[in-house]
Amino acid sequence: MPVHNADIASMFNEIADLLDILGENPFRIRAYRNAARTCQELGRELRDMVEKQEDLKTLSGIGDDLAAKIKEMVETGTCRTLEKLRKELPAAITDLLRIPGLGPKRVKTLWKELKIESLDQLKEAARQGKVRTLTGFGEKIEQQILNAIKVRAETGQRFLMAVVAPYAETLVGYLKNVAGVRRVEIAGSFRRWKETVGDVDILAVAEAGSPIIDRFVAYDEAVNVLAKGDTKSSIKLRSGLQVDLRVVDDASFGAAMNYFTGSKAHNIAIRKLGQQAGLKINEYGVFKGDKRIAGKTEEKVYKSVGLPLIPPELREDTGEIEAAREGRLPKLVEPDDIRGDLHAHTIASDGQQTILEMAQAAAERGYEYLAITEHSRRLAMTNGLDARRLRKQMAEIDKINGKLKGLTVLKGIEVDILEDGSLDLDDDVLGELDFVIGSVHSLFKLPREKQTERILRAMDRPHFTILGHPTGRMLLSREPYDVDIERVIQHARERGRFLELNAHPMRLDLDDAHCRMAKEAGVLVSIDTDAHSTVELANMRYGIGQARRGWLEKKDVLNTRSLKQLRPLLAKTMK
DNA sequence: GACGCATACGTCACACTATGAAAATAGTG
Repeated sequence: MPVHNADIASMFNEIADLLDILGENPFRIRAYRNAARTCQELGRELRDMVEKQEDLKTLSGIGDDLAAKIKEMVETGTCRTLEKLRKELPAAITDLLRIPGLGPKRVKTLWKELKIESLDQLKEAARQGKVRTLTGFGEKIEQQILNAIKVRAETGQRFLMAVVAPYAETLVGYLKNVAGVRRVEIAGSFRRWKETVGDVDILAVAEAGSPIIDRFVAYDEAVNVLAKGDTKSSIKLRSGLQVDLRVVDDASFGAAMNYFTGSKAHNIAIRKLGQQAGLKINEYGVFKGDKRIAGKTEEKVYKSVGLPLIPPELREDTGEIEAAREGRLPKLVEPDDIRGDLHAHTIASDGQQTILEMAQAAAERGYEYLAITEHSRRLAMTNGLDARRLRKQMAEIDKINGKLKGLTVLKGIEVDILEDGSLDLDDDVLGELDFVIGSVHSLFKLPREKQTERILRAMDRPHFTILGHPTGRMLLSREPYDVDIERVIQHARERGRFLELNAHPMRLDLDDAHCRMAKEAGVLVSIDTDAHSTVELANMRYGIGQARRGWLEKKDVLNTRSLKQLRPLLAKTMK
């Protein structure tokens, strides 16, 4: 089994959890958590770095010891430190940490005092009323534990951004109608356009005496009130989604937005800058001694530490602060920059509308072009096209283009990349198209080397324009296939090919880190919806969000080009 | 455990609130 970065990150996190329960040096624990984060967010595979004997110590938070552990994990799938800890502590004890209300201290108490080593044992002890007798515990926590075990299926759940959006936006509308409420905004990872969201953070400004908190916990979708204070409250919706509300003064709004938007790592970095300048930054403002010198707007908060406003999508502490300081923040791509969509299906394969209907919907969005890119024959379940049907569709598109004003329908295909890297349709028919998307839809389990070679060979074909959904992942349900994305990006650059950022909310593939890699390599990214209906053309906004998280600017995106600029770019890939 | 420098050792990622306990602990961006 190849070891992925996520596996290494999870082993480091497990080590940190176990050390935490043992009450070890907090800085040592933090070192492991930092390393986990570094591994998780790295755009490339650690095992490649090990294989190529690259220096792991160049990675932030990785020194001699952790570099050796990474190497050990890559080679053996585990490491001795972790195995030793696993022997020292019960196997399932880290499960206890997932129960809200239980942290390392209480877990240690449960384990030492009551010999509790698993959720089942915990449940039994709580039922018998033994838990309440321990110091640091009481009846409330005991009850909380029992509830949490009952509903634990839904704890820690993440939701697709696109699933959360309607819930969050409806709730915001509800809160805006509460008496005395002046302002309601969504912050958190939602505002940063993360592809999945764990909870929703809402920020409000309300006049004194406004019943906003009472109305919030009385929301009819709320099935559980997790916390209710004067300024802060949390509820759980029927969907399992947790929503946190924080009520602040107008004078603190910018500081609160900054705090509530995160990310945590970004906040810490900003607060540290404040500290160095003799300032204290919290969610109420920026303070010099007791005096608030900023807080009403985010601009002022950033200005207080000598920075311009940093767009929420970049706030991950992955270089945006340095970029801001040096005046080289990217001018991120905007929805209005998009001139067309290069990936869409119709009823000819597995889409729901006709070419004309899709074209009209695209025109209504203000697009200059829309490409029709059906599946090819191999994908039989989608009624994929063979050469004869594809030629028939080309003729149909010619006819429609004769009638349409303002929008051009481009002729494309989403052709399957076969196991050996050949394409599912012959070169002669592909050559008649405006451009070709090649996608992997089968054999996701090929070993990395084979999968990578397969894709590189496909890109070598004479007619190949865009690599569709390059890693094949499905958020929350399917892992990406094992592919050397660095080599793919490099090959795209050498061959003059483009990469897709598939905007479907379940894909968002390329991800943010890969977008940055493509940008750095000078490979243009095409943000496409892969729409199977007119409604899905609106998914473009999720693609834009992801592209912005990936630092992409207008110039980095293929379909910000006008049709006139686009045609020669496509034509170059079709020789 | 990493990092930076004093190459041995001190410092290291902030700042705050709710909860439910009776002083801490957990959880939040």
